[in-house]
Amino acid sequence: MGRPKQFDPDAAVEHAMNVFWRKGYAATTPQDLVDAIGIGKGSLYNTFGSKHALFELALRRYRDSQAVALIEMFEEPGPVKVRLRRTLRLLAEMDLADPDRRGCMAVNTAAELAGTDQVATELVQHMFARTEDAFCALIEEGQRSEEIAPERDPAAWGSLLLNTVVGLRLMARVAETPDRLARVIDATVDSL
Amino acid sequence: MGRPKQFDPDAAVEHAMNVFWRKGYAATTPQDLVDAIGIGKGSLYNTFGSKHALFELALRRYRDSQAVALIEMFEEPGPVKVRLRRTLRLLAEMDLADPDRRGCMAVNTAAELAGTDQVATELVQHMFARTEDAFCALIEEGQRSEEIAPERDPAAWGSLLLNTVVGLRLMARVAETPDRLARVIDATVDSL
DNA sequence: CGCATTTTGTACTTACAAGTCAAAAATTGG
DNA sequence: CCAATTTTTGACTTGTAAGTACAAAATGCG
Repeated sequence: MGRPKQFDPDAAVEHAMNVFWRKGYAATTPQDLVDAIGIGKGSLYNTFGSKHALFELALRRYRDSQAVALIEMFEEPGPVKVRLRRTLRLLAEMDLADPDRRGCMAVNTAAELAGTDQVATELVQHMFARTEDAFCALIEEGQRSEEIAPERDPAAWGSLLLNTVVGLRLMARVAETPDRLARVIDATVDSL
Repeated sequence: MGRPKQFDPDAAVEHAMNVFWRKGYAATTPQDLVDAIGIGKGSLYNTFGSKHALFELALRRYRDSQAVALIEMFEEPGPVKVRLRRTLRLLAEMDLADPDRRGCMAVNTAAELAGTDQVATELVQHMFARTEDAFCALIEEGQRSEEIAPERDPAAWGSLLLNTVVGLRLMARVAETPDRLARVIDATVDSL
């Protein structure tokens, strides 16, 4: 009962995510948020409680959407190295195509809030761990299909590939041309 | 003539750099700065003009100190791959030893201000380009001494190593244990 | 010394960040 | 339709960010 909400909280989180993603946490004001969502300040605080609580929801939303995106990219058919190269290229392409060049929200959050925001730090750590595990599983799959040499340590290469992606997504924020990222991707996959 | 300054502007920039490095640009207040430097607000604005102008000086100071540090690490004797591994390990060790886990100020600045702050963006781009060039030169040196296979593209590996360092320094902000970084370094150098 | 010049400390200003609150509005169950 | 409940609107509050203003203090110079 009671008056129903005039807006979709789910869509509101989505909008908030995009603002936080573009401006970062500290530089985002409640005014930015209500403008982007299209509601009044009362509704915002009535629904979400605080800027920080909304940020946490936005970061979780980002995690969920990215987790799906990465897994989908890996699931297409083909040899492991082909899929890996295609995934990394697509990621770089998407980052560079973003007119705001926001890069990766998890990476940005790590750079801004690691150490000062417990919740955000743990969310980022989990996202990184998931990505690392996905890479590790991909390496193992490549070894089962005898496409990747068995002496490659899957755990080490999972860490390496996570590290590479984190680097790429930060570089995408300042890279002037796409070729530097492409060279990194090719050199990395070629040495696997 | 006129009254002489009661403080060392150079030391003030150093203190400001440390505050900006730890908290980021947006989260740093003028009060934080005057507290860290130990001067009054009047002196701060009389000397530096604005928070942003002081940030620019701090970022330049960071660039200068880091440029020296990296070159010094490379200049020690020994085979190229040994020096490379030692340098990367030392970098990771230093990042993890920092009680505040501030990582790299250039990386943090890229994540926070790329796209919105022209001056900061260009400074970061230059820092990255310098690092990339240093790695590229190191690869070429290794090829001249026949330690590194001539088919390795020095430019591509320069980009790759820059990307790896950027990734490592961001990972250092959220890494729970040092072994993940160590594995990345070893796997990278081993595949060279 | 007296004067021009520069720095310093502190009070002040303006604007806005983050959040609160009360009253009006919209809903459903009885 | 009434009562209870919840949302919305928008004004209001509190604190602080960023910077300004100005008088007092400290210097070198003639």
